Amino acid sequence: MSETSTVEPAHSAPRRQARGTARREAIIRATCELILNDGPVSVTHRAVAARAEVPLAATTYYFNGLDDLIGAAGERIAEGWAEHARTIRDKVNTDHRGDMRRVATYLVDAVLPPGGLPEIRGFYEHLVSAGRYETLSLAYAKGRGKLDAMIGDICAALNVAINPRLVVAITDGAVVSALSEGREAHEHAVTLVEIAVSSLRSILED
Amino acid sequence: MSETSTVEPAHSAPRRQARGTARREAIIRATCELILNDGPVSVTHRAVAARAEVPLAATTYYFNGLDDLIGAAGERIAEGWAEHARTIRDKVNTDHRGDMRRVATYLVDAVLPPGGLPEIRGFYEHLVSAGRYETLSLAYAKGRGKLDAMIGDICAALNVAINPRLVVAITDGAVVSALSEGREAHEHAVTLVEIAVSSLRSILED
DNA sequence: GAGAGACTGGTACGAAGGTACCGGCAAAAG
DNA sequence: CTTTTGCCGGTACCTTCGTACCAGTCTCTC
Repeated sequence: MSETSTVEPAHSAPRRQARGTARREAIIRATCELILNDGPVSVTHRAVAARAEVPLAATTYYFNGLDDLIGAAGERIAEGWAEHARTIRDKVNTDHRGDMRRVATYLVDAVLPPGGLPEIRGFYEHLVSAGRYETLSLAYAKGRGKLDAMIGDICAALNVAINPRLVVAITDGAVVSALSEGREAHEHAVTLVEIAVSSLRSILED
Repeated sequence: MSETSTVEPAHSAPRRQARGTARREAIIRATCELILNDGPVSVTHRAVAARAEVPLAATTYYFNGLDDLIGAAGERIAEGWAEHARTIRDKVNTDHRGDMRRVATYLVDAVLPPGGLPEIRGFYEHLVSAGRYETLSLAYAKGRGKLDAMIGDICAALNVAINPRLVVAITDGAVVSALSEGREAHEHAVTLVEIAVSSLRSILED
């Protein structure tokens, strides 16, 4: 009833949860993979079940419909954002401070999910579709807060004074352009971020 | 065979095209409306036919499947971009040159489709999905060229030296963020563009 | 003014998907 | 060991969709 997301066993004490938890986890993971590989449209009970190697009914047993499932996958994805950005932050070499192309690459790498075109396309399709799911937008708003903070850290390390939200916006926008025009997304994003960062840099250095 | 898009009558001389052309037009228009209102997922033969007030079979008679139909609608949408930006350009009041908020609003208005959240969301869903349709990305690449030129004009009129592609990227990115986090898209885009424009402005004025 | 060929539109079919159902079974409780 | 409790998983139902079909209609052309 008030249980927003999962169909937990009605009783509170764990009884035979080990396998159930693993399954739930496998289903979420499979959903994330599907979203990133083939886009949100490809998320169907059957496809998820097949990928997670669980019977069809398991998807309806653990989640209240597709929306619930997509919401759970979205939370998982959003949690990964800051984590991914952190690994980039920890890799930042401050010797690169002067190399604007390198700086832009750090920033874009922190924002974009790892992987090739299919992952990026699926990711953005999902991102945009979040506007249709209340649960998703809440999860993403939370994830974005942490991501922005991490981007801020990277900017500070690289001695670049630019609004983190602006960095993310430029990257996102570049990807949207690239996807809609069939360009290479990562490359295009780096180019635009470099333009922006270089312009701002010249202010700061004066 | 080599006919890429339409199922034109096989002969070249027009015979009884009047109504047929009108129907074809109505179908494309209905498809555009559906995309903008409910997203690309909602584009089905039946939905299009109902909206265009033509029988179901008309959609398959005039178009070779859904991809063809979506491609045609995409071209129509892309054509509208530059046209819309031109109307904004013609409205630009150069007295506003100093007001960065106003400048940002001009630019965002030129990039964003008119209409509220549903239109913007549908538009961006469609934009991102273009990566999956060859026809679409070609049409959009062409449309973007004209749009960028128009944005360049507006920047010149407003005395702002910023890369048009950067303006579009920031706007697009802001919309993606807004959609994924449930924020107000237009407002958010204006804010970010204003930040960018203000920063660059200070360079130029020195 | 007939014939041919383009258009019309109602209908049907196979595929795919969301969801519900229900007999079976394994683990926990006694 | 037995019972109970809740998970498991195969299957079926209903809807929606893409697409094809085809008899009928209308308008050019000759």
